[in-house]
Amino acid sequence: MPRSAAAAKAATLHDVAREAGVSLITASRALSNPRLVSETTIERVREAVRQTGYIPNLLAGGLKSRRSMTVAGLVPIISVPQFLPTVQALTEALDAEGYQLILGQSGYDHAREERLVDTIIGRRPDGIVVTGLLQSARTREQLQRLRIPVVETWDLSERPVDMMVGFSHLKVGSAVAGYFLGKGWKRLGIATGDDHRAAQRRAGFLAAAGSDVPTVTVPAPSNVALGRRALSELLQKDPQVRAIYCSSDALAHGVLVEAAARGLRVPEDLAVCGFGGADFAAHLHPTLTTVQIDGAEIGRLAAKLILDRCAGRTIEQPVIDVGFRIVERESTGAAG
Amino acid sequence: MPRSAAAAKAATLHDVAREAGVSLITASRALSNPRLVSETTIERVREAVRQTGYIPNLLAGGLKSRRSMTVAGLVPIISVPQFLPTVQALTEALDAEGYQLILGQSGYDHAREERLVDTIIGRRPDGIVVTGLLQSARTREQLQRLRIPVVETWDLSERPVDMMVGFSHLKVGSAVAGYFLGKGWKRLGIATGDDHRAAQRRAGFLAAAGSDVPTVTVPAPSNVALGRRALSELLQKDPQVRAIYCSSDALAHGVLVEAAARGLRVPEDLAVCGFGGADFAAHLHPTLTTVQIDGAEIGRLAAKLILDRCAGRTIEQPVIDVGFRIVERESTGAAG
DNA sequence: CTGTTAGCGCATTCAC
DNA sequence: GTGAATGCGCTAACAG
Repeated sequence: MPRSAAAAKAATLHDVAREAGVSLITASRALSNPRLVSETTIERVREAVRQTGYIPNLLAGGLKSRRSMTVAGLVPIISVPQFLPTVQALTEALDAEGYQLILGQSGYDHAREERLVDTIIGRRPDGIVVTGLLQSARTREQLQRLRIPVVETWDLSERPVDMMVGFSHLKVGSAVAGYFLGKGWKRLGIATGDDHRAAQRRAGFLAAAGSDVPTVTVPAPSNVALGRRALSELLQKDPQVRAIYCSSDALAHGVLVEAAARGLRVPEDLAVCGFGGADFAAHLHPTLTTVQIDGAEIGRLAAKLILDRCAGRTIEQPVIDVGFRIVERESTGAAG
Repeated sequence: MPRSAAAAKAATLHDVAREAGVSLITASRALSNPRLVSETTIERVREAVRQTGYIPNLLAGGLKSRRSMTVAGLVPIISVPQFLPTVQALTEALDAEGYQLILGQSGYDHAREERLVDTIIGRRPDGIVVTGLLQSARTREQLQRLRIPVVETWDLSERPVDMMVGFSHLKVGSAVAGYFLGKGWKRLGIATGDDHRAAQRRAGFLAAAGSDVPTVTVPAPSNVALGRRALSELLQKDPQVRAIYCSSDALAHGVLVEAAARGLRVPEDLAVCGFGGADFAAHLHPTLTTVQIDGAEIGRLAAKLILDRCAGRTIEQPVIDVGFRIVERESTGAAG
């Protein structure tokens, strides 16, 4: 029966206990609750662990204790660098407490999200961190019913499933529009991705700027090439466009490249603002004004919320606004 | 006893079986092996699943069947975009077969890698994909003893733990050096990260170029700012340096920025080559020559190897060289 | 086609 | 301090 090449028989706690000449439960306690066991016994068990090469089966332990020591992380698309600092900080904060991240790619479609969350729940994670809001109503109810701690991130909403760490995309949009208007620029334009949050930022922008702002929408994930094309199309819609807000720094990079190719001077002829606070923004030519988000802080706070819940601590503030900051650089007229 | 706010009692297969009026095992088979069960029974069970909101506990199933339906992915640092296409392709290929990726950050240090692999093994993954080679000898032995399928990626070596999908960093280095020399450039320089693979590329470069090549080493993860500093330091070591190989596209970007700031013309005064094939490389000014790696293909192949092993299929080719390609652009003199 | 029995490896009761 | 029994939720093996 070729049951695949799966794991060879690994040492179990049973083997350790026999090797150490103690009972199963004593071996268990020696490893996970040593305060209850005498020094000498602990040492005997530790030696037996070394002898046998024992590695605890966390799946089995979790079955009984109902704690899998895993947290699921859901991102729309893995290959978008925007969320990396969040995922990184999350991983590190969880790791420090012995938790492991299970990564899932939810895509931008509700059906896929539902299926993914189903298999994720099947692994009984002790918490779930989502970048963005959970879309599916069925999923939202399910998670609430099962009382799995959930943190939605990179957004704020009136109706969190559970907890939330993010910022208002509406406010980002209106802040950038206000910033442009404050500079005296009238003819504004938008180059934006087609996801929910980018749409929110656009809505905020429109609300503050008046609704006659030409917009070019590109499919997610955005990149430099799409940014170039977006500027071309914007210039067709309004050849006099003066200041452009882009929904990502990669798009903004593309707009700068295309502007240079067309001999447009930035910021004299055209002002550009990105979003995300990518590290390269400070080194483009001209340097790129952008909306800075502390993605790592979002990850750290999300981890803390989940871990607090797991430890039964009370959560003072289940919805946290981390805010944002417009970093002014040459592309909108800051001195070089 | 406030056992945290952990999962509320979820429906079990037991509940489903009772609701459907069949035995436990019949319910189990109806869901996971429906060919063995009659149509009507299947429908009754499906209805019961809907009624109860049952979601299978994969942990429990895995305990008995010895298949966790998870694969662990280890990256040195999550926030480096270089491996994203690999992680993405891996996730998608695994997801298509019902497997989930568990993500771990191994860092650049052996002790950390050992600890991480220990807790990873504790979750009994059906396979492990590592970016880079496994460093710790203890870990290597452990994985071989347990017969866990392992794919090392983004490298090739004489002594794989198990399977391997990558390319030769030595050959990359010598290929770039050969390319520079073929252009007639004599005074070469290197700006490189301090990880193992970058060191291999440098070794290959030196072997092909002669060992008198000035080198600046920067700490990983590299970025644009480090690239700027690297060029400054290289120019101190050799003011006449003519062609620079960088161990990442971000570093190369920084070198281009610093060159522009110093009034050095690229490629007339200085040629630059990056590594990785980042999407922005085609849009820098000048466009950046780089060594292109098909990271997504690496992920797909790694997934296929693991899945083949899990299914008990024989592996024709356990070590795969995906090669690389120098993409020539303006920064080394290609026509704009 | 369906059911009974027996664990997977561990932690949580209870006893001593 | 230590130990024996029991079961977490599910599936493999063997019966019917």
